[in-house]
Amino acid sequence: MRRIAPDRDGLLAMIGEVFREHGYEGASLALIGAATGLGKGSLYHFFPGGKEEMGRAVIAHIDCWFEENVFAPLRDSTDPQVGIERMLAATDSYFRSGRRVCLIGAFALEEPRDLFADQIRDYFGRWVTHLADALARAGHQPGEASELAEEAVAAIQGALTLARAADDADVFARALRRVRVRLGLTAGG
Amino acid sequence: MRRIAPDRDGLLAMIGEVFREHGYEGASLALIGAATGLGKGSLYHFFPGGKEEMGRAVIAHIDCWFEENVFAPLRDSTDPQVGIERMLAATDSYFRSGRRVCLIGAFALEEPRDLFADQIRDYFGRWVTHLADALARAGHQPGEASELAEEAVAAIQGALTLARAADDADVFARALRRVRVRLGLTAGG
DNA sequence: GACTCATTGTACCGCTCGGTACAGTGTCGG
DNA sequence: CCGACACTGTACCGAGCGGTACAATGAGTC
Repeated sequence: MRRIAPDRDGLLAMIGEVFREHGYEGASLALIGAATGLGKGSLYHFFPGGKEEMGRAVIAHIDCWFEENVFAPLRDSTDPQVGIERMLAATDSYFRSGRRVCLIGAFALEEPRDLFADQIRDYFGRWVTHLADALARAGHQPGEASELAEEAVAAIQGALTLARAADDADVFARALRRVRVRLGLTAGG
Repeated sequence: MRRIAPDRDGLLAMIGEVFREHGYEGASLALIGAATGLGKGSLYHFFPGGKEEMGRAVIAHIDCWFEENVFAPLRDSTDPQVGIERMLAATDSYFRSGRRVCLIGAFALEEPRDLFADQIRDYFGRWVTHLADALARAGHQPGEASELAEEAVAAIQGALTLARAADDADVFARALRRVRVRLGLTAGG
């Protein structure tokens, strides 16, 4: 039988979903094994450090995705407005328009926050910084750009919480629309 | 020996802190017992339904505090602006200016979300509704008031996540200041 | 065919979990 | 003085936890 989890990328994605759905504490090795089709033997072969290493790897995997699809456009687009728009589109698709939760945000609130504190701080810090840079290049004063960036990222995180609480993805869609306006992407409507 | 946990209110506050610090899954009965000074016998005497009943009671306890200190001012102040200002002050003090996390927000993201879905939806729903009403009374169009209310509550929740992630309470202070401006409380500066 | 070595399944470890049972214990009203 | 009863400590339960040990397995290589 060919293995079900073909590569490390797919494996990390599956484990990530388990963490997302059950939280760090709630994601037992039995659940992870069931989701990946791998036994403990295999799991500990790939992640000798056990659950903590899995958590660290999953965060790094997500971080990497954001680096490529969210931060890079912000940094590299010649037109900062285009970069910001691409960031918002990637964000919307990643969170499945609010039907998916931010794993790193959840980790920031719950138990494993001390375990992964550095990675979590880094992730959000880079998001805010890169957005602030893009806003500055778009013409905002540096201080104003920082505030606006922080406001936008917080709005996204808060909307994910509210959307999950209300079980209503529209909450997230409305929030993204407001962020878009606030960051100056749709001048008049 | 007089008991350490004098009344149900104080007891729920202690248990709430354990949930806040360790999450629902992570808050073991051993931790709860240590925090309250109560053995399992006593805990199951007060909460025959076990951990789930504790969770439910803690949420209700927090909900009650918000009802009195956050929602009531929004609803009952003759001047809606005063009500909104009082809500923000209560919010700031409750979350200890960002050093404390929103337990119900954390529950919304993690495992017990299905268990407590109704209570969680209710809590955030009432917060948004009452704020929207106050904003409408302050002169906003109904639709605009709803959007603004949702934006404000999401901004607060997101700021709590970011503040915890960055381990920097200033993130929350800045967010509250922006919300204050956005809701029209400080006209010019 | 024999060696290598990444990969896997299985049995097992000690521990902690949430929860139960129950025999006290202290403090009441009568 | 006595029963009633709210409260508490302790011992215990089966289950599941994260983690370890190890013996297969099987494909690739010489």
